[in-house]
Amino acid sequence: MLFLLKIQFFGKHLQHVSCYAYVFKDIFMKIATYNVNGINARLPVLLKWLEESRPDVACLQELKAPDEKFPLEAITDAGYQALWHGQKSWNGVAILTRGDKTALETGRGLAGDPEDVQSRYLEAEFNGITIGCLYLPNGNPAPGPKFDYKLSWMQRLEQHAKTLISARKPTLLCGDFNVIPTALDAYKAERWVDDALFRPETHEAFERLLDQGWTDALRKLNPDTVIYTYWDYFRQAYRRNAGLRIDHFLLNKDLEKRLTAAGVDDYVRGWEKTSDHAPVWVEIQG
DNA sequence: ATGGCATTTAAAAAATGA
Repeated sequence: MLFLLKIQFFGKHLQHVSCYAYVFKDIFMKIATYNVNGINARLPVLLKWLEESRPDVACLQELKAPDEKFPLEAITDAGYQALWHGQKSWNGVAILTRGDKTALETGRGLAGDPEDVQSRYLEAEFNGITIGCLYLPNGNPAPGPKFDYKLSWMQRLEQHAKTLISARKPTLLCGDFNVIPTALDAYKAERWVDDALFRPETHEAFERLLDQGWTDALRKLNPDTVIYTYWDYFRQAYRRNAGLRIDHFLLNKDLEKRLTAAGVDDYVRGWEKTSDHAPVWVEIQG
């Protein structure tokens, strides 16, 4: 961002001389995504992470709470505003934004299936960026009706993502995609070949989405690194670093150019009463 | 290859997750 800076000098005869200089001041926006696995069970962990990581935007998944049980007061006290789309017992997504500026909700749910009652998509515009927060269906066991639902949900996402691309605005999709993109993204990938997170149909759908013009932000900045965002609760998976990379940031070309950093707050996975996912974030310039 | 754990709902045990 460009600023005009006024500099004043005071000469020896007390007349002052002003000069002006244009300076570039970099403004960064930190956007995070975090599958909390129950927002009320996870509230202390969520608040501690917000305080330490201080994202400007936090997209949350798996609230596992109906709208009326969203802990708005605690979120507000932490300095965040919130949009949320809850559901009893399962699913549920939210977008938190820090400070006084209010995000504009631009979408709730995906078109294409009037029967679908699962709360898995919420979209908002904040600071000139369109942010889609999603919780893509797991799809196991595969094959089966749950896998069919996953694939049809991905098809509906693909349709919506296409309209987002054609809007030509700075846009990102983030959340728990329940997709392991490549063998590099799973501890012992050979165990996942028949799983809904890794099956060819899932990969094909994910590739079709990327081919629209989306960039996997973490992989773009770290082409060869093993990065995980999820470790299951069993067999000390986190301590053994036996994880998966399934939480993603997809950036359109406009935002890809402005991507300056990305990471996983994996230390949060080591906390008491924590989610099986860790928060993931990107930093966007300007 | 399997079972291991955690949450919600609701009142014991089932469903879900990845």
